[in-house]
Amino acid sequence: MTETAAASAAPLGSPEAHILVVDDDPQIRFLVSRLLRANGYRVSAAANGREMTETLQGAPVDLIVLDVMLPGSSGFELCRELRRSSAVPVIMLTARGEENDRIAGLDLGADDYLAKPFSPGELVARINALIRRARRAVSQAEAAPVRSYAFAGWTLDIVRRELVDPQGTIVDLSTGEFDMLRAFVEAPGKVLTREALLDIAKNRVATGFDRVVDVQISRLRKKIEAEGGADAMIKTVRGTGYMFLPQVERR
Amino acid sequence: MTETAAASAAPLGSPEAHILVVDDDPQIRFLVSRLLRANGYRVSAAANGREMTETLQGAPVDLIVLDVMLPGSSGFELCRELRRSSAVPVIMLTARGEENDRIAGLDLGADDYLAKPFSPGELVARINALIRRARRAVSQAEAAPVRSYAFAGWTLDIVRRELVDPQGTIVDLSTGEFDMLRAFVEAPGKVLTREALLDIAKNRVATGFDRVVDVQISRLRKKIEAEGGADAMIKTVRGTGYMFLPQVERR
DNA sequence: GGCCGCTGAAACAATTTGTCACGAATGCGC
DNA sequence: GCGCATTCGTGACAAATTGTTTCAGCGGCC
Repeated sequence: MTETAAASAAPLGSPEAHILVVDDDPQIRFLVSRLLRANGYRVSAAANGREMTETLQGAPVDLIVLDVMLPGSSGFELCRELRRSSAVPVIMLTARGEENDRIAGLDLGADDYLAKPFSPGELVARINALIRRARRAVSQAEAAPVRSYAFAGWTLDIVRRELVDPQGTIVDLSTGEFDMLRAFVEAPGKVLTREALLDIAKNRVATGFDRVVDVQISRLRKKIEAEGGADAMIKTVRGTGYMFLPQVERR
Repeated sequence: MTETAAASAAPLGSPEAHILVVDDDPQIRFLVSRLLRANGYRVSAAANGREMTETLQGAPVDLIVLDVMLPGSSGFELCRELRRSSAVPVIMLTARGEENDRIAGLDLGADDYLAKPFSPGELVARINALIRRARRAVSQAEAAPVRSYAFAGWTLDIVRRELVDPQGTIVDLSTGEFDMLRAFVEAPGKVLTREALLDIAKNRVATGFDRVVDVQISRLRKKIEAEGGADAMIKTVRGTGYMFLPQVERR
């Protein structure tokens, strides 16, 4: 997977992931594909299980959008089969009517689901979140469990969930502040979108105009920049999000 | 490891774990050992690295309490060596004075640390928590990732962090309520002490007279028992804690 | 029956989180 | 450089959540 910048096209920072849309309804297939392409994804489409399998054999796929209602083997079936051989993230589109579907989706190994009709924004948001998670999982699998992070004289102690300043004093952080800082030290020098921060820190998908992140950042800054004086640890990247500047040592 | 009930002797529900105390100071060794025995643990003691290694070869050990200040190779050294060959949970006792120790302990793979002088209660609480975590880790390693739990018609959806009642309606749970319920469904039919619940749900060690758990349980009950009518899902075990009664299906 | 410790839950307090609004900063087009 | 349009930062407020205290009720025990 290439690490190209893909600036404008991929507003949410998931460059060139390949998504497979599986739906028998040509119209939905078309709409969803277009939506995802507009958001910087590479998209393939399949109308049924057979086509899906073919595509999977042809090219690596980063995520599958799967409709539960398919002729022949249902989406449920496909999902279960898939899971036997692969760990690709799957997001299911469930029919509105029966609430049962919502639950059933998860049973078979889907990673998330969305009830029709869904807002385009939400589909994109959830896809972004899943892809981020998948990438995070990969990078974590390699690494040994990290117990603390050190940066600019500070230490973030993951075990105790405590932040210690350069003088050795414990600085109280709320749960939210801790989680956000943790997201930062785990990805220093990378620009994190508000969406990503919300997803990583709160395990939550952004709901439109969420300014929560800004406020939380503001509070966090107040705590870590007041103390040390060495400010500008968290840099604002206009139009995108935030970035953690200090060099971080994992331990 | 046998699963005996071990009622009275192990008030905190960690039957017969074997703990190794490593400290060169005979008095501390004695005091700590006595403390732990009084709390239902089987205890061995060692005065230095050599004795530690010998004990480890002789019998399986569930947790090590390690003083940083040891003659010869320091506690830090020992801890690092240990980690090469073993995953035993280690809790370090760090000297009061230099705050730096607190941090340093984690660097070398300790799972928790405690600054001297410490309260007996806190040492016991942290040991209990670590042992619980270790056991949990083992049982989880075997199982496939669970995405939802079903019980008495209800579903707890781990992915979305949602609770769905038998009618398919989503019941709003606060973070704390969700975490607590999750702790329950992950250990149905087992008595969970308040301490354990706090540890599992909040990742936090009990601080003396914590009635938070009771209150949280009370609120949780209100939500899940009001709706369904089928009450008594959470049984109070007088003098110990709480137990989740329904049969739970993992998916 | 009376006593004592434990639990349930209401009431209250503290903390945390989220929303809004407005001024400041930034980038852009001209 | 200037003005305009966005995007941010943050104080102030509101809502939600969490934690503490208190007290009544219950159960077991003598």
